[in-house]
Amino acid sequence: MTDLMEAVTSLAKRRGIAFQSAEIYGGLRSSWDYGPLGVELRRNIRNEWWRANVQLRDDVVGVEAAVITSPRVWQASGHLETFHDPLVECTNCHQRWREDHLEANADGVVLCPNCGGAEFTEPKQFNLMLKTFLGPIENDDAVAYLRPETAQGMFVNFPAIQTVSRKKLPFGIAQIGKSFRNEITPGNFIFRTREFELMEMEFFVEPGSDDEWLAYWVERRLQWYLDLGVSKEKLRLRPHDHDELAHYAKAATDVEYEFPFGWQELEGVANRTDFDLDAHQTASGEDLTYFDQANEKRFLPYVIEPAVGVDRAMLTFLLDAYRVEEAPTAKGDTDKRTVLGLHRSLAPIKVAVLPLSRNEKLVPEARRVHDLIKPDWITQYDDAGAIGRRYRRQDEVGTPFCVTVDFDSLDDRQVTVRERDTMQQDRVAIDGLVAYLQERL
RNA sequence: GCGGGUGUAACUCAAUGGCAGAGUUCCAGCCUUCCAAGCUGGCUAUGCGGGUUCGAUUCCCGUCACCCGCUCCA
Repeated sequence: MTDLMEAVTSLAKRRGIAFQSAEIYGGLRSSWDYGPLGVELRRNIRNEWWRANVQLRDDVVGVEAAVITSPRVWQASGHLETFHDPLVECTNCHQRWREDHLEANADGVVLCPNCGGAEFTEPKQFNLMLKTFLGPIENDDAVAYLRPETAQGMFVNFPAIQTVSRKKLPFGIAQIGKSFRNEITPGNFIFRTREFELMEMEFFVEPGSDDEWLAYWVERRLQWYLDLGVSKEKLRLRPHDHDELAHYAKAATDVEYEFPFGWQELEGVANRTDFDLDAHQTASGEDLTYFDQANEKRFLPYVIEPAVGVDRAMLTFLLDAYRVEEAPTAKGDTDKRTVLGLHRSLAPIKVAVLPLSRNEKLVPEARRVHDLIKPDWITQYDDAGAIGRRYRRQDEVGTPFCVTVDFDSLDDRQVTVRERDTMQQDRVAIDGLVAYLQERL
């Protein structure tokens, strides 16, 4: 079970997908750096999300708001007030509890649910926001916060974006960007980190149509994972109970994935109502209403928000794609083949070009073929070691196609294209190679 | 933050109070090799800091990181 986690983290380190940050100094907790292949994978994830949610839609536009946001925004949004967990520790058994989850008994005394002790430490407020100071002087006036979600940048810009984009309700604003939460317990590789990248959309709708739109986006977002090849049986939807809703939400449904460490939230789709717009309108004194020209009415829209972390999505795609299978060898027996069965649009390297052997005639020809396809995809040239080994190397990082230049290629101007999952080979004219790959990628 | 476990090469693991070893990987060379494990050669490690000791990777303390639980919600 956790073997899969180990296999994937080990692969990620070995092949340059993700490294522990500052490893030469012993690492920094919950901090990961993404290597050459990780960068490509992440960009592909972002691109697919943007493509599905912005590019292919007429009703969603993008924004990139600042990470360092005015403290007044967080005051108004409720994050300064509510976005923390008051924790107390039982002085007897040292178990920690959320103060607001402890219940008093009939005598009005709060007892430790673990050992029955009545002594607790003073509650510690763990505000989940990362604080910093702007300017040269570190005093209260200089405090600013790193955003714990990208959403507020879309709320406070709502009227401006609505006007300049000339969109009418319902429409959405999408954003991809880093967010920061001082999580008490980060962990599980890149599943929960203090710095993470969110892909969020605020979809503004007329009040009354919000339940429908919530259902719509839940379905769309689930479909996105299915379209990108995530196993259907490892995905499920889980509507939130009322007592577990975030301070801003009226309803929410999670898209959950069955990680090796259990079913966990992959994406949250929330009905944030007009909570945020209303809060900002009150706090700022600005008019944030939407004017419905057709019906000549003015109101604060409700908001449906699908939000997912790039990192969490990345972990999901990696875990779901990882497989070890039996593969035939040249000798006729079988061996283990590690494959990252990533969807083609997610694969970090799309095509690898391999000369059959490192030969003085084959190498330049293979270089020419590589130059031919390089402008269209992220590719890799490799001539080190046996051809079978190089195929395996590419399988392990999910490269969908390998193009092999052999001795016949020099005469017949054709190359062999080998597909990752089936390991089947096609003989393709070099002249038609780009078209052949385009059709399949 | 608390309790338990772990820390040796890029990866997976050995070993030892007295020179730190293997497999895989990686690199270079050879080979008209289409699906790992051919031949030759090569690089790389005891997380960090302190203590005990003639000598510590090994024992002790601290620290940092990772894993499991409490916690959490992208």
